[in-house]
Amino acid sequence: MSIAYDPQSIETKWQQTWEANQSFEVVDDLPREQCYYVLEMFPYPSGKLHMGHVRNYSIGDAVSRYKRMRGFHVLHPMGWDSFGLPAEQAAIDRGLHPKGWTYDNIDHMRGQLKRMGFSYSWTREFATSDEDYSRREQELFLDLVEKGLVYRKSSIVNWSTGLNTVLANEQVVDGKCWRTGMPVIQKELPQWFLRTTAYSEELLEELDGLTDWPDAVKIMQRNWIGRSFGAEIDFPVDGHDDATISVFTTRPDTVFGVTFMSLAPEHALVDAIVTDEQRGAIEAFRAELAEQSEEDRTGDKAEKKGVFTGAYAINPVNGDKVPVYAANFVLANYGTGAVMAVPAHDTRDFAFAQAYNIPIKTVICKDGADADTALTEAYTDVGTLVHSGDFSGQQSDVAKQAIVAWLEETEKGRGKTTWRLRDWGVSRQRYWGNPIPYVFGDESGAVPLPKKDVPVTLPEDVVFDGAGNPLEKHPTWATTDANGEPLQIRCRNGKESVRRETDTMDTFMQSSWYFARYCCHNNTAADNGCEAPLDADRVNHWLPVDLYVGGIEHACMHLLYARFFQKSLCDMGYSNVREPFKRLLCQGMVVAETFFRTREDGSKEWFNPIDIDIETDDKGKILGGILREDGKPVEVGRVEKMSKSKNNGVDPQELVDTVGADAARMFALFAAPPEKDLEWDDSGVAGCSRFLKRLWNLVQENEAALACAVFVGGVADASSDADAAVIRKIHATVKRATDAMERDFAFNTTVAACMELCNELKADKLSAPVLKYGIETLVRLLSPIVPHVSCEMWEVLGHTESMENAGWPEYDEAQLVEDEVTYPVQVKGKMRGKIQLANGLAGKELETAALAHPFVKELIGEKAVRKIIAVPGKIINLILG
RNA sequence: GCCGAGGUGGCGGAAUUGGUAGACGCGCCAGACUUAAAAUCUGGUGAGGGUUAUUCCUCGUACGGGUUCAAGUCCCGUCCUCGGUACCA
Repeated sequence: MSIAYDPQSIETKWQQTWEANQSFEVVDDLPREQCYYVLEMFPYPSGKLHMGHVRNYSIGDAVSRYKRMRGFHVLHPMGWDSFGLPAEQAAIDRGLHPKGWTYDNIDHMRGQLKRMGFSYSWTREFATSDEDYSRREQELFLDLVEKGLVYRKSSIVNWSTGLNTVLANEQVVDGKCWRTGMPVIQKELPQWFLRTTAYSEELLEELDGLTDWPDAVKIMQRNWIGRSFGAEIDFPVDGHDDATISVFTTRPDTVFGVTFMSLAPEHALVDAIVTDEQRGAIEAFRAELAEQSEEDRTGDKAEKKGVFTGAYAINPVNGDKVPVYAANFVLANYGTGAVMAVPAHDTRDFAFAQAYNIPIKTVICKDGADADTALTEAYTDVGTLVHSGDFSGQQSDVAKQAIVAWLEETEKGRGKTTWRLRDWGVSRQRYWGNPIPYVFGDESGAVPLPKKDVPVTLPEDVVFDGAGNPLEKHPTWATTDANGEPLQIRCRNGKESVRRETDTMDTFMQSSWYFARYCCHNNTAADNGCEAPLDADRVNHWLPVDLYVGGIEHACMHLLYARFFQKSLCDMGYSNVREPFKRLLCQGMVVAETFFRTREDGSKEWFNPIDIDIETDDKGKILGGILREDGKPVEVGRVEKMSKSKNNGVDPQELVDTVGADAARMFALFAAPPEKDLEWDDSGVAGCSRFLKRLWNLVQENEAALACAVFVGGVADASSDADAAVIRKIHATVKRATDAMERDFAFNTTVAACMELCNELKADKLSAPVLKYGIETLVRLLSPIVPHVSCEMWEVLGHTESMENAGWPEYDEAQLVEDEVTYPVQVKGKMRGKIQLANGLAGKELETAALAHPFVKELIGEKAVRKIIAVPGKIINLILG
């Protein structure tokens, strides 16, 4: 009797089984070579699981389950990156408390993850807003203080004049506050920084060792760190004996071509050298810039503007007297805050010089070009130096070294390595984050709390009106201790009243060490007598993470912060593994079609794809959409990342309710290779569901025959040509699936290969053992992708051992070889037909066999064979005379 | 602007090292089953053309050049889309 495929009951059954058996828990004391750590970037608990999560976690889960079938003890944890801006937004918009909102979301999303059947070690789950995690992170912060990796300095923030609060970059729209539309100004605030730059060299050098990372990510990080070799050159200011403008340049070879200087308008020297006539203009310029965000000032659309200071600098290499400008594109906090301008050989300087009528002096010439022809654009390539004193005639790349050496000899400058990487500003003026464990006293200044006094916990009674920092506005929190007593510390004269730091930490802090905490999530006195953020033994046992899966959007920031943090953890004695992620897989976004109508006021109303009927022509090309509700047309927009604003999200919950988790997981892996964007398509999911149903029915309809069929040694013997062909196909499919898991993660082709094999498994054409061999192989290959239905079929096929213990199928390379090979035959690169030749031929033998083939003879006819290209196993190409 | 990635049928994609372009799936078309529809099953499906017999020819991997016996794949240039750009995570 065959049973219909019912994903709901099958999936519930196996999820309960896994939960009851604690199937995915793992202990910490097994030999490392038998262990494997798979991690997916943990989610921000925004409310509901979205397709991006489903995709991310389907990839990680497939690898986890595969590794388990290979006999590995897999650590596969999950948790919540639960501090962050949206929780406070929910508080402001809907009056919900960030904590309640966050933990409700976590409960809901945990249920959704379980319903997807992901094989997590749930006992290790934590949220970063848990008091325990906050406390450990504050302890680590204090360790960082101890190591000298924390400091405080003033830094510029986006300040909303409407809300009296700091805005995130994404909250600044067109230079205005997104909520109030009021201007956003650049304001200086004292902030906490971590010394990431202390590790610049190591962060850069060790990228070379990360051989299992995508090159694109390594290149982006290399550029982000941005080491450049150049020179610092000192330009005296004419008439100011005490003033020297130091510039950094990567092009010391162009120093003879300097025709002006640019200072950051905020540069301290500007005040010292500005002439009285120009002072007013400079002040006006500064005021104008203060109104702008950094993006407006230096972004792509920003006009390059400058104001003459009235002062002149002396070029130390040739005595040229050049004007000094204050310019908007020079940043005070980058480099020396001053640049030497060589318009002839720098695009930006060229544009500036043209706009302000500044001379352009060519000092590098393309070989053979005339040195005195006026340039129409900057020449930025290498070439021969001209008008450059003793260095004229040298090649620019050689002259660079020579000029640096000469500058050092004559004490006019020095060679220098600079970095683009900046220190990490971790201060946030927000409530829903981890408090920074510092207090301030009038006499003592900033004082770190002793470890015994952490965690600093967040007060619950807070008002969220969107204005200011809720912690700063709290009447007592900053000034009282846990018992409500005034907060005091010891100081030189006894005791001093102090005020807590009201800044909280950047949420990138939490995601910089969670992967280590999973290794020892319960590291407490009760657990192992160890009261510390991390247990080095277990951290060293599990790290580095063998496979880390997440979005490419984290290439520079999260992945760099985490690498930095891991190095500092090592230097604080918590680990000896300096790189946290051995292998990295970056998956693309999940995108979907958008549908909209334009309202009278020009704004757009977006409709969810689920409410739209698509109209197509007879080839299937999309003509338009109809809103089901009113039967009227809507416009078809672009394919975009699923988002609330475009209303093009597909809720995984609905999929699970209709086609089941297995089909949803399968589609997430089948529709695109992991690293590419994935276009969501409900009928594509239906196709996956159909495939599962077909396979399920194949098992059901042949249950009796399969029960009697026997094959030994894991391989069935062929009793017909059809059998032999299927056996070959089985080996090819196993090879492809194995390659995907071990090498390129091309799960989309794994699924395709499994579909192909399934199409070949015809019960009426194959012997029962070969049919069974095919089905069982298929079930095992698919089980990491569609675990529920695979487990169920495995059981129906009569197996009593669990799917996880069934092992991964093996393949035999020898079984893939066929007796004859199909060779395409080309004439001068054009396809003319195919011939069959014996396998194993090469060189002259292959050529002779090909030329002797009747089809080839016919092709040649009366013509002479001028050349024959015969590549074994690939192609025959004839050049005829 | 800068850094990174991508562009292949109506659609998602495949093509492992330069060697048969379009596997697999969706959609669409036709047929079977059905009173009918859905579901399911079978077959077809890049464009254009010639034969209308299964076959044959031309074109075709964003655009323009180049290298090669051979280019989706390598090189040079252009256009477009996406990610990041340090307070979204």
